[in-house]
Amino acid sequence: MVADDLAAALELVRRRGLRVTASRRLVLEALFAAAEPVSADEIAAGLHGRLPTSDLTSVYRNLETLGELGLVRHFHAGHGPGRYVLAGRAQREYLACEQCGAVESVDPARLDAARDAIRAVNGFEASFSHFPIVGLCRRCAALRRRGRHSGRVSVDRALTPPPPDRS
Amino acid sequence: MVADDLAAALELVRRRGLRVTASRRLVLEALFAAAEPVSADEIAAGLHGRLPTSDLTSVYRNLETLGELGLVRHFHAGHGPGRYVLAGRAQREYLACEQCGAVESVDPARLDAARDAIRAVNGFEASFSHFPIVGLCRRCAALRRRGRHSGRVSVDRALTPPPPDRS
DNA sequence: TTTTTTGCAAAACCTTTGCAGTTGG
DNA sequence: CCAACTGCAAAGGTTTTGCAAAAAA
Repeated sequence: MVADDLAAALELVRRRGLRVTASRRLVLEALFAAAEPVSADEIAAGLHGRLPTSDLTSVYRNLETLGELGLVRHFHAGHGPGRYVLAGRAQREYLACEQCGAVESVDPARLDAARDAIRAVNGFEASFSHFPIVGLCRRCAALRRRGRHSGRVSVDRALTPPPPDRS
Repeated sequence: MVADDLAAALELVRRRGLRVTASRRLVLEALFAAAEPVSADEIAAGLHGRLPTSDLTSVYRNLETLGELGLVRHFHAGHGPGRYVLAGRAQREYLACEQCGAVESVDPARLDAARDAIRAVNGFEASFSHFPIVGLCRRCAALRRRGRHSGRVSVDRALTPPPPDRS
């Protein structure tokens, strides 16, 4: 259900009777190239110039198709566009900072205690893979504690832009 | 910072130098009348016919103004429109079921253990008031355990419609 | 050749903005 | 009276849909 490299992914596409097209390959290339979760728009833009651009509609359609193949997953870090990642062998869960926009991913097992605590409240089975935990990352929480509200981004806007290209 | 009834809320509006208009009163009436969190659209539609309709733009603007007065809060239960509630004296945090769309609110203290567990992972300070915990409510989790995937709503669509008018 | 996929245009959905006209205090 | 507010129209950001043309197998 998972491919370790581009060739394997394309192989799986072909085996499922789907076609390997330029657009499809480009989406996969972008996902393999990206260090962190990316938006459909960033993929279409060729990852800020690193790759050829492609049509946004096709990107969305391919992301959906690849999702059905189990090659790609996506999640929603607050407001703003969805973010897509290769479905690694290991499932991930996410924590999104509403102050600085950073998204951390962790092994689901590390959140089991949190899940247990939530289940104890009312039987609710929490999942942080499609809609992350939102709050303040360690750094922003520390800054806030010291009264240095620094960037002071409103709750409603912080998560809108993908973490601004801090390359 | 909080009003217990419509009159008190309007009183506060007036004391802040803001005006009590038909549209503004209607938004507050809707919020006081609503049993659960409602969308701007539902308010504009007069709560499905129970109240006069009003202009959607004004509803959004009033919700924002009332939010600044501390009378109203809103949160985002997955996809779909934001949901607005009167800011009760007690802060609330939310759990949204991605299967059936139901949203439960709980006293933040009941989620402290979960917050502690998350903080232990990497210092992250979680907040479930603006972006809820998403997962399966007790009932949907039980159904799924028994293999009865029942409604079988895709993760990406379940939270879109507000819990369908189960009145 | 046949079925899938693309690319463009257009729409859907939620929310915000601009602006001229209305109204509350 | 005049600042605050409304209502309409229009736009903005993200995602989906329709359809004829292009391309993979």
